[in-house]
Amino acid sequence: MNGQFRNHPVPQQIPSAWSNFDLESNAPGGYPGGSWLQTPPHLWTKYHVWEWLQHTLDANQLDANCIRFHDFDITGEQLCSMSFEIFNHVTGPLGPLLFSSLESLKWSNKFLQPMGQPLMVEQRDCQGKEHQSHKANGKKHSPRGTHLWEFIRDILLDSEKNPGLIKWEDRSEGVFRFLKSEAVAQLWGKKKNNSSMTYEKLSRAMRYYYKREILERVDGRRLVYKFGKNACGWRDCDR
DNA sequence: ACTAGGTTTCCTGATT
DNA sequence: CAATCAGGAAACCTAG
Repeated sequence: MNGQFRNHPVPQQIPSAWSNFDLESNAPGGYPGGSWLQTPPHLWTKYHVWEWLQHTLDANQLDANCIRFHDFDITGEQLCSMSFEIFNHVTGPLGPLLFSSLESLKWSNKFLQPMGQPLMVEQRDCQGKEHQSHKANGKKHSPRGTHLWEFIRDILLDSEKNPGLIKWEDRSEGVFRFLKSEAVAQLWGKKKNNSSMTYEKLSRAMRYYYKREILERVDGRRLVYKFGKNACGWRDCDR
């Protein structure tokens, strides 16, 4: 009973509009929302800021509860203008970590190069720590990046390309409904290179999110889910 | 080699 | 009846 029987063909019913989207998403960090790494921090949108924050917490194995995401409803420009003191004030014990992460990105040679500027810049952040220098090449870890709930969120947010796969039931409350459950499951499976993904299995993974409060239970309504307090980046104003 | 988190797979039973 | 929902258990996979 293990994954030996995985790669058998499955009827392809993925709407064509999504084929491209999905191919893109197989590129490292290339899902439709992973672009903060390719963008200098001061040009980040609010959404980029969310992504950076989430990625940094993730990379340091910190729970999203550690932070009040609401305090980061700001653009990259605003973020970059925050002083170390402000960071500490807003994020408490995580201030130093976040500040130094941002500082590293600001000074990443990836963003310093384009205009023929210094190649190697010594990394010293405002606290005298001596970080980075290793993976300044955006490669970082976990190119697999997207978790299921983010994948779902991104489909919802990309309404122009979303050919009726999932639909908002209550946009402001974060309630949504699967319209084509099996098609979404196949898309997810395609992303994970698993052609035997089904809605039955996908939904089990969704139910695990209740405990982590990434999703809230919506009972009585089939195929309906609701984003919980630990899901971020889905609100209109986050974009 | 080992570990933890995040699924994936399977299953039984309840609901719609 | 078929499709979903609920979770427990255990296998899997991958970054660290």
